[in-house]
Amino acid sequence: MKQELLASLGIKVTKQRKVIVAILEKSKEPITAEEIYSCIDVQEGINFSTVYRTLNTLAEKGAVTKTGEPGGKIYFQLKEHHHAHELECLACHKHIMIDECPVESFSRTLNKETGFVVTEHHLQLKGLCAECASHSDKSV
Amino acid sequence: MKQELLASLGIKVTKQRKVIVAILEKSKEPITAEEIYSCIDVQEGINFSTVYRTLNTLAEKGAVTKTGEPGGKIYFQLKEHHHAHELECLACHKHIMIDECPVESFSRTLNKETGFVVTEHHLQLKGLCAECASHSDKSV
DNA sequence: CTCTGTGCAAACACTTTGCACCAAC
DNA sequence: GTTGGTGCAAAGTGTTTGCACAGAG
Repeated sequence: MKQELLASLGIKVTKQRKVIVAILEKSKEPITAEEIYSCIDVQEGINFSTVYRTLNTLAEKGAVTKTGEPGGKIYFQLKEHHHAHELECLACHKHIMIDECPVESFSRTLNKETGFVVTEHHLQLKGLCAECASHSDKSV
Repeated sequence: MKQELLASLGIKVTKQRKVIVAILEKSKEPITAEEIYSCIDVQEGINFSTVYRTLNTLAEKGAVTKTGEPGGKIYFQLKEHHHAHELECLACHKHIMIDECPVESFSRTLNKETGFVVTEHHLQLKGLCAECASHSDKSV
């Protein structure tokens, strides 16, 4: 258990947060607030709002990522379960790492719709970084 | 204008649907139901429910795709504005084309968060197609 | 004429928030 | 002791739905 995660984020380490982080750690795939809630309901009696608030706090601190289909429930997962992708700026050729991945949520949808199981993917993103984009905008 | 789209889907061609499709055609990027509604509000007086119902009907018929961030508003766009990606089955080596793209919605989020503008991307998806996946499941 | 689509308003599901109390630092 | 976190219940937000009427086929 790395409950130190909470401390390292500079937020208070409460019983509730420990429980929620523990559940996130156990779940190797994204889960909804509801699922988390139903895991604790019985044993600990943590409030639904607390679940949401904790998840949002963790997301703000960058420890958790949200995924999900448009209009549907939000799925949460610890970022450690993520892999990284790279952005390449076509103007300054800077490379930027991002640890969010759009394919995970997409794969879930795809599986529901088609039955296809995505086991690996490769994603290349190219474009303009914030600075280069603003330059080219203003120069017009 | 390809209002024949409506007829080709086997649904009734109403004034409201024409207007909505026309707006979707005009908008080269995904828009929300709200945005569509505000486009028509003045001129035609179409109901919000009709907008949603039409969009969902179009989505069911496969003429429109939904995208959007988890927990956020749903963005709609005509599929013609999409490009395709390919699924490759690692077992039977079948290739399957899909015309949805998870990167579009992701790019929007990314831009909001980091300012990076994605202008091109390349996505490879590999895994198991529905049949191969079910075989490998059942064989265990 | 029939049946699908529409308007309206009310219901929904999921998520967020205000306030008073409580516990971590 | 201070400040941030929690529980509770109530309010949001975006989307969906039931019903009676209207318009497309």
